[in-house]
Amino acid sequence: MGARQTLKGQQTRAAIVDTAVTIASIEGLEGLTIGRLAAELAMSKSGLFGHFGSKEELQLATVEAARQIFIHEVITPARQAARGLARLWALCDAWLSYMEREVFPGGCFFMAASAEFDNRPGPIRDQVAAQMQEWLDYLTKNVQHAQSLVQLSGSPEPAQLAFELHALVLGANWAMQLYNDRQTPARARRAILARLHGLATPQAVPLPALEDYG
Amino acid sequence: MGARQTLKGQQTRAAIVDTAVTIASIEGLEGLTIGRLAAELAMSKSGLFGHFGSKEELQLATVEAARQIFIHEVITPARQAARGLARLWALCDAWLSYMEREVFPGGCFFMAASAEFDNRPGPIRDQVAAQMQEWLDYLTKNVQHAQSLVQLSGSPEPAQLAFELHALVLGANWAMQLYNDRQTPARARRAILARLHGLATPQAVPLPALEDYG
DNA sequence: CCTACCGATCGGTAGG
DNA sequence: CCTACCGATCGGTAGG
Repeated sequence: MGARQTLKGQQTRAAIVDTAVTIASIEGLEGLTIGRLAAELAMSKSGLFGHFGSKEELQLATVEAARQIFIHEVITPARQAARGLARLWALCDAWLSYMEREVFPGGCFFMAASAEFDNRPGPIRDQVAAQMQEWLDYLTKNVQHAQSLVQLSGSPEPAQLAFELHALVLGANWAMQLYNDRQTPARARRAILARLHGLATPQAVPLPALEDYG
Repeated sequence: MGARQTLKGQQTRAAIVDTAVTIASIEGLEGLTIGRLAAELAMSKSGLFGHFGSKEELQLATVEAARQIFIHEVITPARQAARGLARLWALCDAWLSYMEREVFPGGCFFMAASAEFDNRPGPIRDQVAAQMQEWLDYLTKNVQHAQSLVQLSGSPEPAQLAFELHALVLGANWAMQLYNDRQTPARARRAILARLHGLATPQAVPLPALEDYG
């Protein structure tokens, strides 16, 4: 009976965190209130609260759940592409696709969370910053790989190019959220392809043509 | 006596809005509470409240004050440069400089406000969106001008290039706020100059060299 | 511009 | 997992 209760507890907790991710992507991690979350799940506040012990723990669990979704929706599909330039493009494309598909209804969870917590020191900010740094490092690694395969010119430092690609996707997320402009992802793809085509060597694996995106 | 009271009222209101801008850039426009603002100014809540009539009016006044600061700190200095490519660069440079000088302690006021309100329909979101659109349009106009002066290739649409420059500065603001990395503005300047150098024609007015920020 | 208050909601607790 | 409650704080109001 103990194991069964534990299993049920885990299921309840998973259901809570699942709903929390959706609410937080729209209302923010602070706008995610225990009362609202309990109402959405038709439970009492204190019943829900008991699964976490503090609001901060709930927020941290929510960030971790969002991370798993990001890995599943962006990184895993992009890994199908060969390392180097092809995967670098696949990562940017998958990231934009995840925004287009509205995996989170409020846009990229991590961009919203980082804007919300960049001025609030503490574990949540640290967690969000670490996860975004991981993503930037992964982009950087793929730039390095593309350069070592002589698919890309070595001229911009890997971290510099990773920053630029990251910024262009942030810009797309910003415009999509603020203006609901569905053409924004195509604009970001053109910008990224223009930059990559400008740096690609003759040995480079084929990238989509700029004209494919309008 | 009536005129004098009005003048004093205006001064008080201006002092309130001035403090509100600073708080809002750190805590957000919702985190800006009337109680906290009143405490900061050593006034009563209701005395402060009377100047606006609602929290939303206070927030709108705060956005408008931030706009005036942005115009004064970014657009006015950049207007010293000649129209076209020189001014386009001056706008990006002044925007990054305003971030470096921490004109707002919480980073670019409008980036924070747009991330906070992009999922909250209403007058504040509309106001923030309109002001950012004005800025994008101004960047676009300067791209057009540079193209008509044959300083820049006509190949990317003006709005496309404006989007890219905007995204790179957003990316710099994001990294500066989340990581406190003071080298980020130089990274953004290199990215912007690389893009502009790639599109500049032989007739182009001199731009700073990439190596100046290396 | 103030004091004194309002109903609602927040995160969190006691006790079962 | 619940009911019933806590002190603090929110935006806003009454009355002066």
